[in-house]
Amino acid sequence: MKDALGELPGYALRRASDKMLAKLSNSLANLDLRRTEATMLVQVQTNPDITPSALGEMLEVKRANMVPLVAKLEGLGYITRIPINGRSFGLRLTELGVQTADRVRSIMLDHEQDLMARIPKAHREHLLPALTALWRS
Amino acid sequence: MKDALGELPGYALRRASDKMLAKLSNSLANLDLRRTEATMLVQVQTNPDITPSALGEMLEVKRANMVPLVAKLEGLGYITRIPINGRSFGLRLTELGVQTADRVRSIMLDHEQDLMARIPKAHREHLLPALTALWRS
DNA sequence: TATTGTTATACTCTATAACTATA
DNA sequence: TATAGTTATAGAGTATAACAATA
Repeated sequence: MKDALGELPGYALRRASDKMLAKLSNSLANLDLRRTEATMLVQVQTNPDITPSALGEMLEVKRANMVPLVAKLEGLGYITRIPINGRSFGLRLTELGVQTADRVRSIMLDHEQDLMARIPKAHREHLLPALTALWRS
Repeated sequence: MKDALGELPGYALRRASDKMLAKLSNSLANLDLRRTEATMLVQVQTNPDITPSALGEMLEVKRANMVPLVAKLEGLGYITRIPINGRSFGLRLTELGVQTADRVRSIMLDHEQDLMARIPKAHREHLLPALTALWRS
């Protein structure tokens, strides 16, 4: 059973991403959070009073799909809505939200360290620049 | 609007993968094939008489979900089923399937070249080894 | 007994269109 | 007129359980 695509960087990119993503999702399940929800907490912490629309744009999540995500995090008491004007509002972490965001950060940093540790030293420092070039080009 | 995660390799890995995947899917749409279906054609070409179960294992697609995929490719006249024994069968490309698999390969190779071209030369040769280490570790 | 193909089903994620209220 | 939030809905992709036929 021969893999016709195993040597293609693009194919390896997806396989590597899927594998690491599954690992991270598994770790975040300890906090009962999906990846996107966990990421939202961290990004709201860094960008207080960001609107759901702007946050969705950052995460490439359509604003219609942000609604249930924001509602869940609000329901859990992790974020609150701060009115900006009559039609929009900013998101801010609650005290509990800050604690949870810190736990998310810790899980994510562990994950990043584990990821880098899997890469042979000679290639390690090249990964981020290569991926960034792909992502932002 | 600050990205709290932009410098993390794991995060960049997913963003790069998503972006390249979308590009590839878009190119394959010219053949009216999804990524998984296109990949199936190439893998069947390399592994004639592979069973749906074995192929699903290779692609990490559950065998229950292989059923409609195999049915579609058979319905398009790209593959045929060769009985192996009373309960299983191997997949083989038809003449038309070979032609289509060749076009898929061509699209995928273009995609890979485009991908590599986006990466600064200094980092290029490090990408595949790094990703392979992540994927297969 | 274990495996292959299959059916049915449910859940997540994502995409689109349309509505409302406000800017 | 354009934008933010919302609702409803549809389409992928994926996961699980159960069954029949066969190894």
